[in-house]
This record gives sequence, C-alpha cells and structure tokens, in this order.
Amino acid sequence: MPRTGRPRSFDDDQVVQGALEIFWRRGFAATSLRDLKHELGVLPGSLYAAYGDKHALFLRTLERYADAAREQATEIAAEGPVLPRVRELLLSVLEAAQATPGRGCMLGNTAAELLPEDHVAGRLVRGGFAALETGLESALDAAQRSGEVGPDIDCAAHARLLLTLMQGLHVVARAEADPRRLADAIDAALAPLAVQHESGPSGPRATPSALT
Amino acid sequence: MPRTGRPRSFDDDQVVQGALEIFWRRGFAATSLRDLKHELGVLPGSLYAAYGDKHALFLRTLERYADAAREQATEIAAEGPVLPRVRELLLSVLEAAQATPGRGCMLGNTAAELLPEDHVAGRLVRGGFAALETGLESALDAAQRSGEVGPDIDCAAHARLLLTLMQGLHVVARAEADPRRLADAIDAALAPLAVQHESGPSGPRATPSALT
DNA sequence: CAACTTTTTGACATCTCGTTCAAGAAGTGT
DNA sequence: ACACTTCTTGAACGAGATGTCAAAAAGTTG
Repeated sequence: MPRTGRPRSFDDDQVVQGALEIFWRRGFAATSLRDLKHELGVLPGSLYAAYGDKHALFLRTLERYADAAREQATEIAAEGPVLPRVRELLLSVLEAAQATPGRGCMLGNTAAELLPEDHVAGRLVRGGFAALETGLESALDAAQRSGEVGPDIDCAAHARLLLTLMQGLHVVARAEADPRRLADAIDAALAPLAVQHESGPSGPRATPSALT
Repeated sequence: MPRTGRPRSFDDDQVVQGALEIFWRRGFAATSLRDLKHELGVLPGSLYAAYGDKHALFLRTLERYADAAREQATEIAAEGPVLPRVRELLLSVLEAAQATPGRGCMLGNTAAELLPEDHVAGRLVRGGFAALETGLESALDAAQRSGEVGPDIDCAAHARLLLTLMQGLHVVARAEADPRRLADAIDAALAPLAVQHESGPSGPRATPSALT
C-alpha cells in the first residue's frame, strides 16, 4: 500500500539554518513570514505544514543556536592554556560586532525580547547560558589546577562574571563605532585571574594607604 | 487678537513618563498605539498632534531615560567611599530584575532592538553609555587618588568593564530565576579594584576587603 | 498506468498596525 | 457675546501581519 507522498522540495537543515540567521539578525517579532519566504524561497503554507507556526520555527532555530553555544562552551576547557582561549572568545565578540553589526548573541537578544513571558524560549536561553557558564567554570577549574589561574580565585563566580561580561559586550558593542575599544575592558577582567608572580612581600604594589 | 486655543487636556510630563514606562518594558515595536491609548488615556490623534509619530515619541522617552542615567552617573563620584556605591549600583540591577522582571535597561534594550539601523536612537544610547562610563571613570579616578583603589588599576578600562558588566547583568538576570545568584560575579569584578593590604606575596585575597 | 499520499501553490480571510482627517469641543482675547 | 485658535474625538484608510485552504503537482507503491 502507498504510504509515501510528494517529497519535500527544500532541505530541512538549510531552511532552519536560514531562518536562524534571519531571526538572529532581526529578532522574533520583526521577522515576517514574507521575509522568510523571500530569503528562503519557502512559502508560508509549506512552513506551516512543516514546522507549525512562526513561533515554533523560531524555537527550532533558537534550539540550534543553543546547541552551537553548548558546543563552543565545551571547547573552552580543552588542553593547554585556558586564559588566552577565554580572551580570544571575548575578543571574538568584538570582532563579530564589527564584521557583522547588529546581530549580537541570539540568546541575549531573545532574553531581551521575549523573557520572562515566553517560558519555552526562556528554558532554551537558560540552557544556553548555563552551558556557557559551566563551560567557563570547568575551564577555570582546570586552569586553577594547572597553576595558570591563581589559587585564591572563585572559579564559579568568575565564570558567571565572564558570561555576564560576554553578554554585556554584545550589547555595548552595538553602540560603539569601534567595538575594539572595549578590548581593554576584557583585559581588565582577565588580568586578576592570572597567577601573580612578582617580587617580594613589599613589592611594587606598595600602598600609600592614606594619601588624603 | 486671540493667539491661544484650547489647552491640552493631559500633562506633558505625565504622558512622556507613562510612555517611557511602556516603551521600557515592551520595547519600541511591540508597543502599539492602542497600548499607549489604553494606558495613558490619550488618543492617537492627540499623540500625533503633540509629538509627531510613534518613533518621535519613543525618542522623547529615550532621551528622558538617558537624562536619568546621566544624573545617576554623576552621583557615583560623590564624596566618600566609591566602591561600595559602585557595588550598590550593580546590585540594584539585580534587585530591579527581581522586583520588576522583564524591563532591563532601556539603553541596552534599545541597542539590541534598533541599533545600528536607527541612527538617532543610536546617538542617544551612545550618549547614555558614555555618561555612565565617564561617571564610573571619574569615580574610580577619585577613589584611586584617595587610596581606595589600587594605584596600578587602569581606571578607564575598568569603567568600561563595569558599564559592560552592568549591561550584561540586565540581560542575564532576565533568564535567572533568582537574579541574586549573580551577586558574586559583581564581587569578583570589584575585588581586584580594592587596594591590597595583606601580608605575604601569595596571601589569600579572596573576599572583597573594603566592600560591604 | 492507476491509486494514493503528501507537498506545493497562491489566493484569501482576518487582524492589527500606524497614521490621517473632518467635525465638534473648549478655551482666550476684544 | 463673538471671532479665532487649538485640541480632542472617533471613524476610517492603506499597508502589512499571521495564519488557512482548496486545488494542482509530484512523488511512491502495487
């Protein structure tokens, strides 16, 4: 008996990826089905048959983005020195802001646009943030064990700090003509992490405690 | 000769303030004129006669928000210890996220929604960010002169770091069930600023010393 | 080829949006 | 009281939004 019908004329991954890029740039509400049709070549009827409604398709793309973030998060804790990799990750936010302005991080964008009303999107954003945070934390933990990071550093707190800083960079960089101006903020955040290997007890950090 | 006509039936400041709160919560696109009419009691026709169009009214509210931010920025560099005040400012972001969820910072929200396409809004957002940054920087400068902040601290870089962190807190706190979980990230960022007055070279500089 | 199933297609229904406008209402100055 | 000016009111418009549907198209299976 015939169980199959006309096959899809579009590739599922390609459509979700294309929709991801549009939603990423324009957000959920500002993206219309006409946009999707025009940029993906798929008509509204097909989208509804395949994914449900616009919101469901958006969640599919957000899920994919969160997965990518998860993947990126696990790479931070790889072999070798961790701090340069964290620095590179944060700098890449500024590079991206300059190369493709107006995109930011889809997790943060979604948080700003839809949270806390949209609980499903909230779960996905939370998941993505949590993955980045734990990725950073385990990376810092490893770096601390290897001596790269000072022993008196609270790795969990600093992981949250770096995640928050990353989201802040995405936002502030949008308003900067030259996002690289924020690079020294990254260094200011990372410098205290590195283990201090300077001189003696009354080293160059001598403190004139009461100057006025 | 008669030069005046029927007076306004609404108070300008009240309407702009009310519109500010709606735009702040819902953003520009998601706020409809029906919302404004319903919540302000002013009909679309009057709004158009008084302010132009929706975008112009939005810019008025954004300008007002930026002015408030400017005011807040100047207060940071007041007399007395600076770091506790900075800490309180950042913690207030978390408090606000818990007390009134889903608002965030209108500057950051606008950056995420409209930048870099909207150049006029961009100018206002940039102005607000710049005010906060320079406010923080001059506060840190003063604290450094008074010995509250270590002499080897790059105040300009740390001002950018704190501004960015603040925006990040607004975003990440939306996704957190309990925003106060991010408080230790704030402390992790501020601890290295305080001047170190401990014993040995590798002494524990764990907890924020001059803070609390 | 014929029966069957699923997808595509494009028009369409229904809303809501921002914006405009003509007519009525409410003041002021002489 | 009258002329004049400005504001309010509520309806209406065009554009664009999401979502739907019946018919045609394009496969697969026996």
